[in-house]
Amino acid sequence: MSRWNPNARDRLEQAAFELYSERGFEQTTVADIASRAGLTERTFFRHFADKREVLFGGVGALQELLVNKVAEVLDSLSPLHAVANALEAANFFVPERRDYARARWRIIAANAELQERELIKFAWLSAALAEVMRGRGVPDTAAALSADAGMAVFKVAFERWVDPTNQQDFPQLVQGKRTN
Amino acid sequence: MSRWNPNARDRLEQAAFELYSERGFEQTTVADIASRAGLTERTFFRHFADKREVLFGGVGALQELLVNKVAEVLDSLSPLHAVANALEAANFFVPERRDYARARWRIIAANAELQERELIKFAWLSAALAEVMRGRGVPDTAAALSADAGMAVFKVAFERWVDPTNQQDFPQLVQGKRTN
DNA sequence: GTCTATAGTCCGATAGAC
DNA sequence: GTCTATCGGACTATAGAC
Repeated sequence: MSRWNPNARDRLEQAAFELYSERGFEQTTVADIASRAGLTERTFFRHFADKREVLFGGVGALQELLVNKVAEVLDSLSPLHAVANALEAANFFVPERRDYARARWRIIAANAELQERELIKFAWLSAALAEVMRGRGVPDTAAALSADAGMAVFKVAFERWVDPTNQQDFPQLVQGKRTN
Repeated sequence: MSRWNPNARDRLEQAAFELYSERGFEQTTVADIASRAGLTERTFFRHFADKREVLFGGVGALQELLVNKVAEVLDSLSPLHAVANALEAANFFVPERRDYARARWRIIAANAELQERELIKFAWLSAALAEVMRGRGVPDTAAALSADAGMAVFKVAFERWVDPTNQQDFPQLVQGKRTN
């Protein structure tokens, strides 16, 4: 029996997600989040650098997946195809996560500050992809442009994937397949 | 003779730019800026939505230039070439602005919050380019991807253009020409 | 032009785990 | 004893409200 309930970080994450969904990001204070998680403001900031960061824990995992996958297939594919292949193979945007992804998407779409954070996370992800390609001999410009092009495709595919009317899975959307 | 010195906005902009250059963005308070411009904090926030925005006035002008140019050449060129052509023809990144652009670049490169703002400005610019292309019959996906690809090329070209060792002009860099 | 809420930082205290 | 996670309170700056 410990003094604190376990998983403070997870509780904060969930409380924040719920509150951002219920009343929006701006209408939620850090004190609200901490209070719902049974903690204090101070503890929130020990776990997350700021009020936005609590929504972006998953991007790091996605980045790791994509970087590894690109490294794996780069020898046999062109830079651009390696990135496309990584997006198709990453098994991150699976049906079970679609509801969560959509809810998160709505929170972010409703707030410019959150969009800014999303954009810089993807800029870092792009930089990480370019970096791994450069490390394997792809010239600077080709690496940067392939990574950015991959991110552009990703954005289009992701928006379609979370669309309520969508019936296709994420890899199909990356390939640009159409049902109609 | 008016009651206030004129050009409050310009003076704030210049004071902010100087202070951000001298001691960095974080180390500068809005009070510092207002004081150097001979104004009050309140006046700063009447002219700029936040402390970052004072650095991004020029992006709107660039956006207008590019959107008009794309609209102009879209009938005779593919979406991707129309964007590339607009970047080359825009006459925005001229030699006279290089020192200013470089100083501004350094300020932004030193601070993550400013990078976030820069990224969202370019995301909006990309959206505006996609929008004008869609309005002229380019399909959604092609419009979005061409605009994003154009922005990716822009970023590479711009970084090279502000590089102290660079000797090429901006249109050449967009075309990917090399001197060595 | 003043007044206030909130974000985010800093320092120190405390209570348990080991 | 050390280490780690939490809490409390004071503090500054941004930004918005009145």
